[in-house]
Amino acid sequence: MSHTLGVRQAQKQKTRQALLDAALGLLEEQSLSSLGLREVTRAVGVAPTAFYRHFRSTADLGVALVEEALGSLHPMIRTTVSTAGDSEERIVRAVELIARHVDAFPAHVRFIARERHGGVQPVREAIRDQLLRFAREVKTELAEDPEADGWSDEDLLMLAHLYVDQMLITASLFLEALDCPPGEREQVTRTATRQLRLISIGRSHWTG
Amino acid sequence: MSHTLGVRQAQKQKTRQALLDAALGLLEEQSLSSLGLREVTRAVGVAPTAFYRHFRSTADLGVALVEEALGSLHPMIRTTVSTAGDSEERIVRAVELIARHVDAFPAHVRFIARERHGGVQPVREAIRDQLLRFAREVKTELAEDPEADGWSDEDLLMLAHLYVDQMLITASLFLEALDCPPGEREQVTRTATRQLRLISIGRSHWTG
DNA sequence: TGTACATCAGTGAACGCGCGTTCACTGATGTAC
DNA sequence: TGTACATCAGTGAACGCGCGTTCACTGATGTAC
Repeated sequence: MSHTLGVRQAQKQKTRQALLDAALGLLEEQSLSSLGLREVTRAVGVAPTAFYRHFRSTADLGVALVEEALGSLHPMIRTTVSTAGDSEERIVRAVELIARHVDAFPAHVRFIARERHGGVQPVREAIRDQLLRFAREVKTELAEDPEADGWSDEDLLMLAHLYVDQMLITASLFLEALDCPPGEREQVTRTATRQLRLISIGRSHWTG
Repeated sequence: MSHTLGVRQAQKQKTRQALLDAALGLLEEQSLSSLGLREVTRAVGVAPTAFYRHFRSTADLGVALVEEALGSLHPMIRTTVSTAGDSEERIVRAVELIARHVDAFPAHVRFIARERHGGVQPVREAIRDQLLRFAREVKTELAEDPEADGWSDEDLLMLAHLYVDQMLITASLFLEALDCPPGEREQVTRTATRQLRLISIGRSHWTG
């Protein structure tokens, strides 16, 4: 006997997810600070008041979206950094992984890029916290590399932040190139690869 | 005899500037896509309909704000890149310049960071265009450096974008640190300086 | 300089509309016995 | 298994409010003679 969720809870989760999905769709063309509760419920097909059974406000929904969006990014980062191979191979693979992630979750990427500096404080904070966690993870991965010998904790974290920010910039460039001819995408790939390469060279010649 | 603006035109400019200033203030806590025309006119103390004498819409006002904000950034970038001295001196001076710019124009910096990926398309495009212009300028400055011998145009532009993006990231970190104890600011300075240093090292060992 | 007319930045009333939030409700699901 | 009661996700009416936009207007400024 499996302990599935009760019918009631399962339905509630389904509605909640529908609200999140609808909001993410509506956020393609606006910011969270202008997203209306009624817009979201209308898109889902429930009464406006149903919204309150799941979220206090659209800001609250936004924080939930941060978890969803950066949760899906989490495994990607680990794979990117800890993947085997020499420096060049790892760079190429990292850029490919970013491109594929943007293809798979464009709305999530757009949401994070938009709200990272957006007008809703709790959401900005949630994103900042998650990115800090990512940077710390990347730092841990970097520290395991023999190249990190002699690097201070501070410098490792500095480099980790550089990588995380670079990843976001690249992701948002791929996002802009989504509806462009494939040549545009390739140009983003070339530039991002070279920027990572330059950072990698700087890293290997670094003297703390 | 000087040909000053007529009284009427001068007054119109004054009102227009007041609208821009008020909007910039209101955008501290929200995004452009949720900024209301009536909010802005209320803050200035004119009738809502007066807005239309100056702008078609808040999006239109946003584009005007991009010009204002990035116009003030323009001279800073030239100074930063073309300033004399060895690499280390230039890096330290660049980070100082960024910090001072954020102190002097915090609302402008916030606006650009927020709307660069924000929900209003014409504003995003205006920012992207200006940043592309900046990158091209930085590229020109970089090309004049003897270190740029053997660099392709593409690689110079790649590096220029890296610098421009790094500048924006640093500016937005200084912005977050504005209301924090001074230790926070110093930490941003340290990290930003080291990131630029690492990029600079990568640059000097680059082999196209 | 004075006069008569044109321009036009800013006004204020009015409009229809969608917003967020409240409230008492319904009826399917869950639980205790 | 069946019954009686509790829970609670979703409903639908109602509210007051601020929104963007229209329109005819006013009166100071500008211009032609």
